[in-house]
Amino acid sequence: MGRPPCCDKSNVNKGLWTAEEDAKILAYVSTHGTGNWTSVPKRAGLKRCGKSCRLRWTNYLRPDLKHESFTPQEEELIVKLHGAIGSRWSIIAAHMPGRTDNDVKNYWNTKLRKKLYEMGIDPVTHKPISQILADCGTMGLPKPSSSSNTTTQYQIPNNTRISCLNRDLRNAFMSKSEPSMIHQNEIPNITTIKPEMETTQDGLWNNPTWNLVAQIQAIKLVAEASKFNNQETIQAHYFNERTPSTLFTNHNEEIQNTAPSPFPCQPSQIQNSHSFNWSDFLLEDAFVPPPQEDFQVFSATESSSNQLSDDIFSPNPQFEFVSGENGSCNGVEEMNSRLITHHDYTEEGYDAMGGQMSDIFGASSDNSFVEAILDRDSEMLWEFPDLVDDP
DNA sequence: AATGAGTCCAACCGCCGCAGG
DNA sequence: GCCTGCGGCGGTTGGACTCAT
Repeated sequence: MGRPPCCDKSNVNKGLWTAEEDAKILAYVSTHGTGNWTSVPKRAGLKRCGKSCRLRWTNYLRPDLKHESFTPQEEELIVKLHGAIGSRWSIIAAHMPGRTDNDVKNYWNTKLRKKLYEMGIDPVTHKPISQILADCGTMGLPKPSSSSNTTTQYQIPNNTRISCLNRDLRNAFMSKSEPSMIHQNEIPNITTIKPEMETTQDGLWNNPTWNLVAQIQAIKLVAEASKFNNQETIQAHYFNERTPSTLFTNHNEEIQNTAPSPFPCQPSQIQNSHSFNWSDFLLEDAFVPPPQEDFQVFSATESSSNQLSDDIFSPNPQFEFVSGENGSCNGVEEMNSRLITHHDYTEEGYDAMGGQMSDIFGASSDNSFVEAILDRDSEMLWEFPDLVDDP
């Protein structure tokens, strides 16, 4: 037995709203304000479901809504936030004054997703389609075949189903209007995809735990940032290369203040929005390991009550990380490997559920930040004297 | 001009979390 | 702790509109 209907479905109007109905809603709200939507239809003299009234108000009649087209800056923000948190439209819309979640969702579904496809980017994962196809090949689909000296072509039988795509997206993906990415070659029944994007750090993206860390970090960043309503503030937090960041909960102010943005776009790319490159939104750029001259500081908490981490991969502990560059660390690769494959310390007797990362790295167990980095062999690679002296 | 395909978006639907009783 | 009502959310759809043939 499901929940009973919220209103008498047989006695309510459905479909498009008339100007008269809109006027009644506006008159009602201007007098009584919003709230208690279930009583609105009766009190406003409308034959509508209360839910429908609320939706009409929030998505269309609210005076603070923008009704003009999305700007390139808004496009960038949507793509960037979608890359970070996925289809959490309400959160994304909250960062865009005058836009509703429905606006953003529709715009994504009808324009941006298609645009990313045309760029050779999978809008779900924000990874190059070429890489996804390559991954499919490793799962039993036809393997890539080398067709020239310079490119690799991935062949998909025409009957391969792209079941995750809706009707519009299927149309876009299979459209004949994008010869630069998809074209028929001379082989019958074969669609040849010629990737525009080179494959990326396979070792990272093929590693589910690194993806996990990246996702948790991204969601946390946006969740933290969603505390702000001012778009300029949001953009400063997301896009500035150097920002005093409250996004990171690391205890060390110095590290926070020198933390580069975890997002792929550099400020110049954002500010020169007329010349931005959609490939900037490829997510792997956001979470690749830093260059050798950089190091990363990992901290971890056991905030199992934190729904963000639970949502992603319970019961893993939640990891956060910040990057620093005021030193060098030749052990970055080893460090990443060690973090990602944290079964290596469970084998050493640590409890993967309860052990803190600081335990792993040999720092004091009651701190939630890393004071030192050890390599696989527990050799000291980097130490943070300030932190050790001043926890 | 007629028709069908494609596009877009307002609105609906079902589910979920939360608050209050 | 359970139930109920409400608001919010994300996925989906109906139909108006546009474009190509």
